[in-house]
Amino acid sequence: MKEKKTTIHEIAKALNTTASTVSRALNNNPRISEETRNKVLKMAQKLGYEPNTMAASLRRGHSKIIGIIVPYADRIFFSSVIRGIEEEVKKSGYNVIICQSYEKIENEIEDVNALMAAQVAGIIISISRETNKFDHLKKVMNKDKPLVLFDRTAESINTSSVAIDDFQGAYSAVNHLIENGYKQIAFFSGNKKVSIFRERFRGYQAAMRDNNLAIPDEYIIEVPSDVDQGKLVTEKLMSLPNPPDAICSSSDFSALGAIKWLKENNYKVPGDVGVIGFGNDPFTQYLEPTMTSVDQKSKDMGKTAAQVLLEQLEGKNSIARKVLLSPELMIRDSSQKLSIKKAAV
Amino acid sequence: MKEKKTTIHEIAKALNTTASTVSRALNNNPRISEETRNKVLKMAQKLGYEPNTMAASLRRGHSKIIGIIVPYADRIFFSSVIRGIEEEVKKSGYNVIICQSYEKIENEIEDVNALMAAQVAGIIISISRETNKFDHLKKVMNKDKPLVLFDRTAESINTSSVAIDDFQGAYSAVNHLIENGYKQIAFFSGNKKVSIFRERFRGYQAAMRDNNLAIPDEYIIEVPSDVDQGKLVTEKLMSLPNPPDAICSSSDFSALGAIKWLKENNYKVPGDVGVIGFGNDPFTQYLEPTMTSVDQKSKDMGKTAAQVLLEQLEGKNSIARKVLLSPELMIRDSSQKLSIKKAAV
DNA sequence: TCTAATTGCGCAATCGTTTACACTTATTTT
DNA sequence: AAAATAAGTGTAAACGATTGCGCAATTAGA
Repeated sequence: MKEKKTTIHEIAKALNTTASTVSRALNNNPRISEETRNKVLKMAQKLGYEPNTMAASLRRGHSKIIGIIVPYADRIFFSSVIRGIEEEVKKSGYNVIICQSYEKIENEIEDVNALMAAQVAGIIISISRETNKFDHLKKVMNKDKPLVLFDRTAESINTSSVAIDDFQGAYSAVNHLIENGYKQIAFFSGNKKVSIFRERFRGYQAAMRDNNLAIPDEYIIEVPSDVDQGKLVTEKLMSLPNPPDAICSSSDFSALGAIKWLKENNYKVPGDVGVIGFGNDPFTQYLEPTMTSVDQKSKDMGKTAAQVLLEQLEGKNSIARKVLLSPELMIRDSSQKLSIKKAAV
Repeated sequence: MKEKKTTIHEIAKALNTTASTVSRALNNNPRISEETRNKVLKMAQKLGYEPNTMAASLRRGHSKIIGIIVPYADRIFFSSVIRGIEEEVKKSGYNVIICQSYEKIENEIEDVNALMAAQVAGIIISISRETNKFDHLKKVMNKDKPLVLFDRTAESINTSSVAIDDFQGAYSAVNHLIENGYKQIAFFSGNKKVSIFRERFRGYQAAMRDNNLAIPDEYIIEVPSDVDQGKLVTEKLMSLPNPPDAICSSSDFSALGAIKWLKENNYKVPGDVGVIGFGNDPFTQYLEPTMTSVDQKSKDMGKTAAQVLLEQLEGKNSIARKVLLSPELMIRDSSQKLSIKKAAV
């Protein structure tokens, strides 16, 4: 049953010419006459020719495959970026190969090696939370393979990156809360060792400062992106002598925890307490109240990362580009106006 | 800056032997002495050798890459299956390459060709909604490449497949509603041309029949997996002279639409109307009420599909296996008991 | 002690393409 | 009309690893 594959040699033989001519015809080499090209194309069609990309890659020194490394492929943010990348690179005839680091640097290093061994044309990566050494990434650059970081970037390595302006995201979120009358705004931060969380925190600070609002130390909480953890810290926050009237979170999940705890304890959201999340996970729009959240432009991010990589691949540009995308505040219900009664106090 | 790559030839030269010995040592060929093997391993390490998988693949005739084709890579079900596959095949040294069909058969065909050209070792695919011809898949089989379908399978092609028992999923969902006192159960179906939706419908029918419950024709509605569409058809259903007291949906999204419409129109869910979704999307647990839904075991499905493929790859088994996984009914609030008042009527 | 089997390794072909180089013709240039 | 340029193909050497075949040296068999 197994069909034998046709190679360029058989096409050549059938046409009484040589493999090189066929190869050139197939690759649109300008030094081939239209006539020959057409004959080759027709014969290739007829013989059901399908190129062996392995052979081509071996010869060229790299494949038409882009490697992607993400912490988890099934998190909506990452899968959405992946989709964006795939859509973009496909236009140029590339495919994507996915690796997951599970937030472990060892896996990340292994993945990089595997991708290099597979002769990928370039790598797009969102580094793991743990990643604090960058030798594996430098190795990629030393081999002259384009490397693009996204979302979680690193200053200590001089390569292209695409991220959203996390500072601005948090800034506009906090600003929006303030416009709606909230003044005592607490902040749920992620792990501040990670740059995106530092940036969001800075955005929060700046917005508060620009509006002449105080930031009590107790209002800043580092909390994992998790519903139950969000509940827990909300309870602590609200039992403060001077509880906040709003929460700006670095994560949709901890924000959800906050909303849940608040509702269970008879706070009105919004009204008594305003809440904003970060990430714009799809579930935010199904909640009650629907949750205001900062959209991270995941698909755009993937698309842009792909474009930057392709640019580099095609040699148009070899200097590192740092692209910052603008996040979009998705205003929904959870952040609407502070209730009059409270506002009057 | 560009490092030169070390090949087995350089290792051979350094050890004053030949590439074939090095190759064999590296591949654990039994005909190499322990001593030689160790020397080779050490030297490979020292020279920073990294195998060129392209070359190996070219020679072997296939790569250590598994192709995956899904409609959309960023839908939680598919991304979760992908994650399962990746985790499993990685253990055997394989990588995965992702293609998206966007539910179009033309894309699917193109993807198959691209994967074949990339000499993937095998293909795992969930076919598009449109796919009604299978020549592209037969081509894969004719080239002796293992092929595994998942979730959306096809009877007309004799290859391995992994899916959940959709019949059982719907059956147990309906049964659970009946146990909770609901009797007038409507069914939201997907497109009945797709086998999984036919199966779910059959499960619903069987459960109703086994409990001697009537199925009015108006209770069966074909509705896309979409919140607004779910709202729309719910409105129609509830304005029937004899409206249902429960809805079993083939999709979480249309079920969500139902819940939304019902709440907006002052029906209690559960109580007045019970609702069950299908898919167990993460958002179901964040709703109010939390939504009962049938879990599709997506990660298991990926894992199993990978195992079936690997089995075939390693030649242990060349006959087609059809695996049916058991879905799990995730019982939450939306399907709890019919209220007494209504039940008394 | 002599043959037979086993072990360990080298030789060289091979996988299917790409591409630098050389070689014809045909076309311009001067 | 001779010389220079261009256009279109062919030759053959890569790319880096795998593997059937064969040869030598060692061990076992008898």
